[in-house]
Amino acid sequence: MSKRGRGCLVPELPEVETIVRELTPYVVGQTIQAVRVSWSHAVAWPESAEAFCVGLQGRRIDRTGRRAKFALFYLDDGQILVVHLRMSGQLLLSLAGRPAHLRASWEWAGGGGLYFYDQRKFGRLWLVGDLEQATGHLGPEPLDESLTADDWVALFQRRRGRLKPLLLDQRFIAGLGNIYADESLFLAGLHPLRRVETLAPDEVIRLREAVQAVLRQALAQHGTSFDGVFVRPEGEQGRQQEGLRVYQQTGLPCVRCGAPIQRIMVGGRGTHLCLRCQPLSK
DNA sequence: CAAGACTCCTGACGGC
DNA sequence: TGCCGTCAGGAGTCTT
Repeated sequence: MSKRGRGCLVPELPEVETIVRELTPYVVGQTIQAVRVSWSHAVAWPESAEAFCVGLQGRRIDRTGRRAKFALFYLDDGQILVVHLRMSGQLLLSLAGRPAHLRASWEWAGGGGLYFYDQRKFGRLWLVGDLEQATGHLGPEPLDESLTADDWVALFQRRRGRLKPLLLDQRFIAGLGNIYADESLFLAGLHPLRRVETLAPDEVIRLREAVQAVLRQALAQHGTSFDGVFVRPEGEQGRQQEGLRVYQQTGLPCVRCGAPIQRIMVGGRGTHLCLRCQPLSK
């Protein structure tokens, strides 16, 4: 059992999708009366936090959306509020009496508001007229139906190097993080260090199906270890790891073959795998 | 183009 | 008991 990193699972595509879905009925139609930023570095655009606040003042949220791990709030003047939670960001519908780690807040004209908490301060906020300014570098969505198996094969054929870092490269495919990359590779039976240029088409197709199955399962359970967007008490709630087959399962028996799950470093990131089910040998 | 280092942050944890 | 060094992790940037 790994001793570090427990209980701090990072939001990835399924978690962001869940957050946006849960927030939507509470934020759409709301008019932003007051904006506060207490950690100005969280504002990635515009260049000043003041301009960010002024640009949001009096705006109404018309609809929401998601692009990869970015939460989107479309405003009545055509601008878009973009939020990336990174490591530890949270979007909550209540202050919950927690001044610590509150980095920004949007308060509604009719009372209540949306609150951005972020212990690690890696989360970022944008207010843009063109979504591309915040998300233009991103690759395709892994669940995009129009991205066919043939498209995946073609995408992979253009690349080489280690498999896992490629899955984490948001310019290549956007939305996967450390958890679902490990889970997807396990389900596909592929080693994280496998050279991309040695992948056969059927292996890429297997990987596509694994990525989509893992993301869809996480979406169905509303994200892994996700506590929701409502008032959360101080302490962490029981952060479940149900559904995880290898991530943070170091030393536990593989659910498929019983061999102990290993933890290695790949591209500087903790990586979990079953050496028997994910052999590196060609 | 690949890949590693470095940066930004904080708090948990090991060692003593 | 408490100080202190190490470390994790998403993603951008810089270097080799």
